[in-house]
Amino acid sequence: MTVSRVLRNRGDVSAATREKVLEAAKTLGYVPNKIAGALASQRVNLVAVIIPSLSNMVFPEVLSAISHELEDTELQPVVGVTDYLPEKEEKVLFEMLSWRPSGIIIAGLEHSDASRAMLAAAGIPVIEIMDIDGTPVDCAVGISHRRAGRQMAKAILKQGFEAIGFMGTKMPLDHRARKRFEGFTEMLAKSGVEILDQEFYEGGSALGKGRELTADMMARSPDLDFLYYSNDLIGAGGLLWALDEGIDVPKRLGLAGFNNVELLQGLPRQLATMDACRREIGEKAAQLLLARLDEGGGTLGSEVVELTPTLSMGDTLKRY
Amino acid sequence: MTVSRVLRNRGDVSAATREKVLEAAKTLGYVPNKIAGALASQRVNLVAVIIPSLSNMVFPEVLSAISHELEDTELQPVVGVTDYLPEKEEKVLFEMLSWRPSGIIIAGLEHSDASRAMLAAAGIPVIEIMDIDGTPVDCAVGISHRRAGRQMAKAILKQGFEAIGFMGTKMPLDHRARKRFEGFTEMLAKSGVEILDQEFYEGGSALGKGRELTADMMARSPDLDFLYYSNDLIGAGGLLWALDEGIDVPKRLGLAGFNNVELLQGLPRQLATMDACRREIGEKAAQLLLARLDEGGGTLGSEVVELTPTLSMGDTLKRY
DNA sequence: ATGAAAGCGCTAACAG
DNA sequence: CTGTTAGCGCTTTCAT
Repeated sequence: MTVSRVLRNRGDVSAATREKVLEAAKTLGYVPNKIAGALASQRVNLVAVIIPSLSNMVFPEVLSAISHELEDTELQPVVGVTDYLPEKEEKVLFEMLSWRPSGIIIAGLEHSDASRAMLAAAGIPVIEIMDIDGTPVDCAVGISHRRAGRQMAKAILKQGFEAIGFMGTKMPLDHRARKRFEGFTEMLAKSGVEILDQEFYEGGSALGKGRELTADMMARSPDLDFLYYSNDLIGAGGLLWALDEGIDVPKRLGLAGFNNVELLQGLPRQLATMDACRREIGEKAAQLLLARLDEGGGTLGSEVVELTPTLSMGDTLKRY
Repeated sequence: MTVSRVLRNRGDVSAATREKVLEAAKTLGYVPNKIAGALASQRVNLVAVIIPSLSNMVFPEVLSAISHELEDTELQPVVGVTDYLPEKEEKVLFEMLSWRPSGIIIAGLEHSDASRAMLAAAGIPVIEIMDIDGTPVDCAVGISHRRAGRQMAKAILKQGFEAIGFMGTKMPLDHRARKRFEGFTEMLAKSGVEILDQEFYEGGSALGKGRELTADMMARSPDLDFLYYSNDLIGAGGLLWALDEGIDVPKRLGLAGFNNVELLQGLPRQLATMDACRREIGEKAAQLLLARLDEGGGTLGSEVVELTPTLSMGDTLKRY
């Protein structure tokens, strides 16, 4: 009835009745029931955002960017966390889809067959984020981690390092880290350089972890002159270890991480790193989604947006 | 019809038809519509979790704990972020309530009148978390930040420090930091000690910020022999600054933060700190909510759960 | 063990 | 400008 119109500022309503309704609503403490509304109107204005983890910092960051971008839109993000587990991703995706969201933003390009099928069948815009090395279901916005790995390898070689070690999370869990590693080794191989030592760990990343891993590896392979870490936190741990040991960084030992975690700016030395464009990814993903929704499901030209990460040399990479 | 029964394993259904339905659902890629389901059954199985920020680390952590605790329940958490803004809290709360969640977990005890009214009128369990210094709408689980501040003050005085400075986020935004500060100064006052210098900053906290603030304050008030920080990150920045300057920590200058951020374990020295029981808070809040829901809105005895933070002396507080 | 019918609280088309 | 009438896709209750 009229009430509905007032509450949504739709259709023509006289100022008098409008006032009356608004007041009544206020005094009654009326909160509309979106469930009923959504069912009736077939519009839910929810965006499912599916990410692997909340403790990685990277993801809250893109999430913030998405929220911010959606701020003065009808759309509202709803997050689901997969813990890097494909089965859980499937579950979360199913749950989310059963709320009939207007769109999906999901991290990564690798999903189980079932997940891909769901995404494809949902009939809504799907934006896969963070990574573009692969075939998206619909749209993708992210960086090429393979290229990022290559770029870092090139920079390291250019500085004359040649006994290179790698440390990172266990690969099967984190495709983007894996791709960086692959790009990295590939580029080294082109110059005839092989990784001298490598270590894959499980569990959270923190300074302490980086310390341990680095100490172990350097004890094992004392000839290493460069260490490439799959993330800044363990890299920073390695850096602190090296400084404690009185190792000349980067003359004797160079270091680099990944992500450009701004939280770490303030360490005695600035770790060389590469930013993953997390804010831009969130913004661009949200914009793309909005654009897709606007065009009313018309000409769905699958779009891939590649962002370009920038390399920060910091104080741990430049030898000359 | 029967299909509904099969999909929810309710009522008696013959194995034959059950199979048939299940298979049909699978081949059709059928995803149930929860909106319709929720509307019909008047049950939504969503828990609204309202927190100030995702970039503070603390909140993703309690969120994880909540999610984990709710894992094998029907309930699913849905998060809303307020950016520490009361108006935004109101908005988010309203939005959330319009989805008719089964319960609410919300950070803090201070809310606008409108927000409190909504919470009270919602007719669902409300768990206010993080803080217990105040009057909860319904239940609360958290620590006493005032007591935490006092406890830290006591520990500092016991070590013979007497020229004490404080650094923290601008107060009006963060009630828990304010309460810690109040408890801190209160306890110092009891021993006739006054804060010598203090500084309230705005914006994110990171190592770099802590460095700057500390350098500034020590330049301004060189007599200080202890610095209490409202969080570990700026505290760690201060610590790094002090080490760079060759200051004897904690003989000449003691330091302490708050939160026990495990990410920092691995710094050259361990910062004295106090944990905020974030994991326990999340777990306990979820359990309390479940209990409340079980008892079917029966005897609603408002419950307050106070957790006890533990003080870690680290390497920056113990002088003797 | 299965089908039929009546809503859940709203929105969207129509009438007036 | 305002009221009326159908549903939205499920769950629930009541018959069969």
